[in-house]
Amino acid sequence: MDYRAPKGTKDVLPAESHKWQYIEREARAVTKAFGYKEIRTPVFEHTELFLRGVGDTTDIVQKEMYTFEDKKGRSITLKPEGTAGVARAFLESGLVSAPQPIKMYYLNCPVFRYEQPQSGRLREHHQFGIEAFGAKEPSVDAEIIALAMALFKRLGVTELALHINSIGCPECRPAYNQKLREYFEAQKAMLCPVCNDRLEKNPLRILDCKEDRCQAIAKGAPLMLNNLCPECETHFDGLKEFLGAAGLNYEIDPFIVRGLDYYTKTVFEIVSQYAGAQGTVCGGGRYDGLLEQLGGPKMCGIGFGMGMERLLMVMEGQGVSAGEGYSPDLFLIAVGENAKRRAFEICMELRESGVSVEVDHCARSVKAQMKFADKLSARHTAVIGDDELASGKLRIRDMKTGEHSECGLSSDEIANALLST
RNA sequence: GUGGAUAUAGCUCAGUUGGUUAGAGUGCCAGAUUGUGGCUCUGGAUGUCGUGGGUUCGAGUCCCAUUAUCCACCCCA
Repeated sequence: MDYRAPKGTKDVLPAESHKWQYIEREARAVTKAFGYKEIRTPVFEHTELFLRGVGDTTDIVQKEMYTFEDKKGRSITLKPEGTAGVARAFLESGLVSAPQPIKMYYLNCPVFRYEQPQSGRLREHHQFGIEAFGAKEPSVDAEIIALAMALFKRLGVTELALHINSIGCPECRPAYNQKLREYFEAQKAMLCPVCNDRLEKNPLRILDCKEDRCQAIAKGAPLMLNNLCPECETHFDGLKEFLGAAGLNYEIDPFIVRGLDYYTKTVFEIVSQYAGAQGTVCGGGRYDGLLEQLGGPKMCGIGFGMGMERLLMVMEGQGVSAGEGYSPDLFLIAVGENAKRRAFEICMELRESGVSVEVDHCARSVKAQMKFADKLSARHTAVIGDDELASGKLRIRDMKTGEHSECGLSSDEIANALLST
């Protein structure tokens, strides 16, 4: 085969699509309970949106975006995350002046990053995400985290760790950055080249470096958590309180930084050991500066992204059921031209009344149709041939028990017969 | 971007120190007396052995390149 799916992409095949639908159903149920409404935004946006929104010092923007020019020379980028597009739509549509907060979710949102694929990491993946704009209280932080946890619970996913941190705000972060910069400056020679670069642009990210030498130094670095301004401190205390009220256990991890520049105050990750070497199934935080950064009013926001492929991976790793596939209520087996026509008519009528019915499309023999019905796990079968056309009677076979029941040759009677078995 | 492993039927894989017509299991299709599934039996179809080059009398097997996949780093969901 010459035509293969592009590197880092995955097809969802008919045999597994029900798993996605199952997650979608549960996610919709949870968002409904929490009062979040769906928003759908384009798969591509102007590149500028991500440069400003995500931040041009981030890896995502610097080396992972799918960026191209359209026919009029506009720079277009396939979305590398979900928040920026939602923020753009929020501003553009005037939702700013609607009663706050605006609580939204997106589902199956395709996200593109030019990365080296591996377990739990693709170039196109899909996210379920939450965004809430216009609420500054820590209760909303706790609410979205609780929403994520509620979904996991509904799906039967366990063994998760919730990590939280606060990375401050424009009020306290500059002073902290200064402290941090001074600390790292003193040990500059020991840092990796990348971190030397970070030292200039965004020293906070050095804490996130996985290089041993940098980590060793980072261990002794001043923590944002110990340098929060009173407001951020209060907010973080509030978050912990509300998480407690939601009955959620958490770990404070002062080294969580997140890869997107727009985060302020609360950041969090939900981690599972079943997501390959990646771990993070859900990550998010507060981004009080984002809307302003995009030319909107000073208005706060918070959200998270959940990787659906990773979620599925975790579910499979834990052996959690992801719902059942579809199987027909009835397979109508037809022999002979007249019977085929009649079977097709009945099939269509039954379908109209909501019964799922299959007929043969491959000119198979009765036996082969029977076999095929079995392969489809049809719950019932019935043979229609000249005999049935003449007598007006149909024998419906229950494929589990092998027992037959008789009924008339009309869609209503068949539907009734199916109901009674 | 870096590193390691892998690439043979739809799928999972075997293929001996290079040697003639490339195999198994599974799946698929058909049959085992007339119009009835699951079990069993019989038969059948399918591979440019990832792609391109090289070494050789001869390459699925050795060498190089390339692409893809898997895994890990980086980073992230």
